[in-house]
Amino acid sequence: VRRSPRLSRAKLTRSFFARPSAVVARDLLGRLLVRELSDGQRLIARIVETEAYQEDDPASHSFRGLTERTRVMFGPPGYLYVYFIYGMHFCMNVVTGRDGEGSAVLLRAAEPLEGLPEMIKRRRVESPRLLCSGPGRLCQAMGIGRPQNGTDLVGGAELRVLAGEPITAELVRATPRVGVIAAHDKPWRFLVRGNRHVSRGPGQLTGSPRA
DNA sequence: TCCCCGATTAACT
DNA sequence: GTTAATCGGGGAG
Repeated sequence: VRRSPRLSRAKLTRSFFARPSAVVARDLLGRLLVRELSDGQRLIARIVETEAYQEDDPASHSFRGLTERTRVMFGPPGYLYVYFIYGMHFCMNVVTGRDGEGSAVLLRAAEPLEGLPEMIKRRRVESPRLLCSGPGRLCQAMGIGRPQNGTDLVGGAELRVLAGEPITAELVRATPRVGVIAAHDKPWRFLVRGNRHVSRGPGQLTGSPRA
């Protein structure tokens, strides 16, 4: 990242992810997701929206216990759990907590910083605000799919998370999670207040990619 | 085996 | 605000 010198390029450690999912979700805001494509290109996006999921949580894939699909989610922290949804989209999660515990953080939106042309090509949309503003969009823009399920974000090469710049408390907003039907869902969706790259909210474009 | 529906997105009226 | 697209996970039978 050539831009702001305040953005730390230090890599997050295993212990960063070995904490409760809600803590990690909040702390991931402002961090940098780095994707090294097989052709040598590098894509970077700043995380601006996350959601926490844990084992005793009916909305979590891990709620019904370990299955073939959720195996990674029950494994050690710092690995990527990718799942396929609605027959056409992928969503990526960072595994959290202790090994054997089924908790993770869904990465819902990010602000594109580097590799925009490649993201535009993959998304077939030009507006920067439509590149990574949603879990499915983020995966498509960053080239995340089944092959990336189970990859190591701490010691791996194709995906890393850098320290970037943490978000101060005043700029963090917590809301109920998106798509969780429970009437009183816990405020486990975290976003950067006022950021225009979140998946929903004031000013966020929805619908037509031609916008 | 069958069947329902989802941690979504884009294109409608 | 509403809905089609599209498919696999996992509970029910």
